[in-house]
Amino acid sequence: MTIPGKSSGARAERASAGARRAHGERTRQAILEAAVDIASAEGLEGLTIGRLAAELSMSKSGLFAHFGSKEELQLATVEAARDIFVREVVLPAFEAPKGVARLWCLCDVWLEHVRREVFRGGCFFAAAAAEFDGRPGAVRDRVAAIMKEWLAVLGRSVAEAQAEGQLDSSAEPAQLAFELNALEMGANWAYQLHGDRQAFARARAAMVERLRRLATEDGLPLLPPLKQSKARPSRAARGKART
Amino acid sequence: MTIPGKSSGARAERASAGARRAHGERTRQAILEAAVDIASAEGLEGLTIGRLAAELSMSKSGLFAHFGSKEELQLATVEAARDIFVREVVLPAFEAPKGVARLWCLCDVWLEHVRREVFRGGCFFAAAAAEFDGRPGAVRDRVAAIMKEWLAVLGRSVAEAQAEGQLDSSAEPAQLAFELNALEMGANWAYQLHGDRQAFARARAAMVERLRRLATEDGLPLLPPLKQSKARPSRAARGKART
DNA sequence: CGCCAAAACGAACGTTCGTGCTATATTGCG
DNA sequence: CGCAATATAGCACGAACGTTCGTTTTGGCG
Repeated sequence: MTIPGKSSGARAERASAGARRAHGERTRQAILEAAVDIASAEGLEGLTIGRLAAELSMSKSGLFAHFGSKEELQLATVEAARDIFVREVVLPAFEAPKGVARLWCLCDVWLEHVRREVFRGGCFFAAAAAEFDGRPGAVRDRVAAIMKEWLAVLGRSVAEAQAEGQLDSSAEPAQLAFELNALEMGANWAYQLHGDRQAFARARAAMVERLRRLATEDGLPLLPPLKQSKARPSRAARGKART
Repeated sequence: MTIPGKSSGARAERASAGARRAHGERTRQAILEAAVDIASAEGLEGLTIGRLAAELSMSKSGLFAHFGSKEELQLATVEAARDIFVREVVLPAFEAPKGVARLWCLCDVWLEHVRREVFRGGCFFAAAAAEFDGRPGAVRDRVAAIMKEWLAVLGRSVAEAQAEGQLDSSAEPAQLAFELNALEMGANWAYQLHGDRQAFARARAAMVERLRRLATEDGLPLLPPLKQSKARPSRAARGKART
């Protein structure tokens, strides 16, 4: 399992001076918390050191000393966002048993994390990817790697569902992962740009439709029922679902 | 048809002084051409006046006078990008007869315009939307309106295909438009971030699969054939397709 | 030709950016 | 207590940003 793991290494260097670092590490964490919030809404470039320092009522230089460069701050912010994503999306979904249940759970909880605004600006990585896909550098590489990880998690879950005999094995895992990911990002886009909450229902409907068609007899009961397609809005398909 | 229309109004003001403005309008157009190129790759905020002036070997102030403010420049750039999009995507697709043929053509030529890099940074509006979805203002509103236009064009094409009896009328046009758009943006994302050319084939496959399942007997022949799914890469499904 | 408006220019404004240097609190350890 | 390391603050820098201003170049028209 590559995704569910801690990444922000708490380096200890000297064992004796460990306790001294406690306070510094705590403020560093506080900085990153605010940084993720700002960056998710205004972009990793809009995340400015002065702005961040003002938000936390501390001096630019004091804050700056924690990172040494803007790029390092951005990288740390990306890493912090990944930690949050793992905690809020991946791990919860991994409580479901492997197979179709977990696959669906990954999709569902992903959409939920956007709707709940775990990140103020929707999907942190969709925003970061769009911002940095044009400029080479460490930040872009890291963001790309993380999104590849996510796609791999989706793909592996598809493969596991197939291995469990819950999903037709004719489907290519990477292809299905691509489609599910695209629907997720489509919902994120519609919600961020248009404030369209209906987009979540649309994405869910498309995912369920796609998955149900590939599900075997074993897998079908693990998926939510189809809405009865036509006009009637069909209230509360999954209990909490709300347009 | 709301989309296929000129938007950049060539105002004439005084008939006598018309000729004088000719040159000014030409450089304005040249500025916007470069502006679209830069903005599509580095964002509408990364589109800096100094950078743009340097690109065109002219002074900041001389360039600035054409627009009066940065926001006005951004708006003009968005409008210019829309003109290009209409010319390169919408109008070509509208040469196909209305119905499934045109709907597919819209999807196909959209993907092609990303692959051909009509805009250096892929889909101009996907980038602009991601950049501005968090900050209110005229630019955000305009970008949102244009993307709504595009979604409406897709939706209307679906409805027309249904009216022609080429597509099952049980599908909700807006839902299908959402899905097709999501797949487009997913392909754009994968190509921009990972340089993954295969993404185009993946998006195309998902679209064809989705559309074929909804197509009636009349509509089916208007769609490209399915790749023979399994392992074998099945060379050149559409002649030009290449991983 | 001279006139005059449009177009382009060059220099400067006030901010804000990221980033250095230096000094001052804070605090566990000897 | 005092030492040494760490954390934060203060200040200044050079560059780039959007913007304004006054001036100079350009080119169609009387």
